[in-house]
Formats: sequence, C-alpha cells, structure tokens
Amino acid sequence: MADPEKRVKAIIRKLRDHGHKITPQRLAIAKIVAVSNGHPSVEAIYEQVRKDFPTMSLATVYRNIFILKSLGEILELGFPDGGNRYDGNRPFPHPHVICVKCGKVVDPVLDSLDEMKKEVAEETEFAILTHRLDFFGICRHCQSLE
Amino acid sequence: MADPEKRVKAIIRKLRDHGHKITPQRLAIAKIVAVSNGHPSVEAIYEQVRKDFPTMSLATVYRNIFILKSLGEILELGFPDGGNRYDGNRPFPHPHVICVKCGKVVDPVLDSLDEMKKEVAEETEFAILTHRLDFFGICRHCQSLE
DNA sequence: GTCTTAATTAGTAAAAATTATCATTTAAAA
DNA sequence: TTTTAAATGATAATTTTTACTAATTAAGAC
Repeated sequence: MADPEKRVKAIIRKLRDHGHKITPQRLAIAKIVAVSNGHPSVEAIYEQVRKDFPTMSLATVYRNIFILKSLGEILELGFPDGGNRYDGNRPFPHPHVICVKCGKVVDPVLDSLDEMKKEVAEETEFAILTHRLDFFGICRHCQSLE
Repeated sequence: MADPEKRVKAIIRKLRDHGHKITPQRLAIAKIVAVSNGHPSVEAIYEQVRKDFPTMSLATVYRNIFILKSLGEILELGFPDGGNRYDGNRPFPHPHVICVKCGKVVDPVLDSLDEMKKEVAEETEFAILTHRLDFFGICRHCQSLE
C-alpha cells in the first residue's frame, strides 16, 4: 500500500495546482480516501468525516469525490447493485477481489493484465484508455462460516 | 453470437421450469434480450417493447429483468455512472470493450482469463464465483472523428 | 371449451442514490 | 485587512430502481 501521508500530499498538490481551495472539510475527506481502508462508500466516508465535522453535508462529500475523480486522484469501484466505493490510495485501475458475503475487497497481484490490454487493442482497434477487472467470490473467513 | 432463436427457446424453457408464466410481454422482453443488439439498457428495452405493447409498464421490464438475472439467463453490465445494460445472448461473464464516446460495446476473444482466475483464487484463497472485465476506450470510428 | 386460481400486469407511489440550487461562509491572494 | 471567487450546508430536484395494489390473464383441471 502506498504511504497514505504521501498520498494526502499528492492529492493536496493536485488540488492546489487546479485552483481548488484547501478547506478543512476537503482535507478531512482527502485524508480518508488516501488511506481508503476497506474501500469506503460515500456513506462510509460521510460517517467518518462527521466525527470531526458534525455539520458536514453529504453534498460536500459528493462534490469532493467528483473533483478527486476528475483529477484522477481517486478510483471509483462501481457495483451494479449497491452504491459505489472508492480508492484514493491506488487511484489507477487495478484488479479487485470482492467478497459477496461481507463486502471485503482485496487487491491481488496480476502482471499479465498489461499483455491482455495490448491484445485487446490489436484485436478490436480500440484506443484503450482504462479498464476494470473485478473478481467476485467468497473470502476465506466467510467460507469457514458456512 | 449465439443463435437468438435458440436463446429465446432456452430462456422460455428456463422460465417454465421455474413455474413462470409465459405472457406476451415477457416473451417480447425475452426476444429483445436474446438478441441484445448493442447491449440495451432498461430504457432501451422499454422503448423497443412499447412499439408492440404501447401499454407496457416500465415496472414490468424491471421485474422481468430481475427474474432473468436470477435465473442466470441475462448478464448485467454495470456502469458506475449511467444505468445498467444487459446481455441475454451471452449470459455468462465475458470481457467487454466499451467506447466512451458512442457507448458501443464489443466482445473480444480472450482465452487467458481462465488461467488468471485460477491464479487469483490461489493467491487470495477466495472461492471465485464470477468476474467482470471491461476495457474502456475509443472505437475506430470515433477515433476518425477527432 | 369453460372454470378456477395464482401469477402477472399497469399504474403509481415510495425509496435510494446522486446532482442541482442558493444563500451564507471562508480560503487565499492583493 | 480587504476583496473575491470558490466552497459549504441545507434542501429541493432528479434519476434509477423497487414496492404496492387492484385488475387482468396464462395455464392447468375439469
């Protein structure tokens, strides 16, 4: 995992470079997504920030997530049913392994993906910009409960 | 692409086997998703069915998609922003290449995926149930327009 | 073919997730 | 300090999906 402190600094620099103000609320959100423990949802981020900012508005969370997405500093993991979740620690596309029982998300190492991307580009004549690779299954812990 | 007529028959058989009635509306929806031209959204399916069933309710489309999903006869492609789209012609997980300009969806051939799945299962100790692999890029036609 | 019944439908209300609006506040540069 | 454009909080509006209910209908029994 990338050093969360470095990630916070990188995010702040990017925000400044694009003329965004560094408000306390924004900073708090940046700190949470820089760690991205458990790949939090908007609601989870909201709850966590509210501990320090009880008056925080949900709209502010959405607003900042939108900006961080636009700047490429946060990765959105879309779930067909259920809300999106976010990773600001590794904001580049990477594979996920998701437990359908408890929702845990693990990041596996998969080197062969780049090769695959090239193959697809050649075969389809698309200019590939990004990708999404998620495996859904049952984690070791949830398997033991069955 | 699998023969759409065979797909319709397979879907109907599955529906019957599970005690579902074959209504004209349901049949019309099955026919559309069996072809899945362009990987239609709920709205697209709704519009298309309404040509033959002007009184068709949107709820009916959602209800039948839900049933077909449960029976494994339709695959849901989730898009983080924007609605879901569906493939009832190839209802098993398979890679997609999606044009971010025009929304076109292409199904590339990628054999190496099974091997990847095994690797991930070993590395993470998850029991992998399914997966999702989508590439996003710009198709040949949209590239030529730039 | 007719009858019976449980499933399905249409229409609409409700819920959930996200985005827009706007008056007020505030970060940051002069 | 002062100024100003951007950000916030609160809430309304929008979008997507699900829930509800009375009326309709497919499919099996007779």
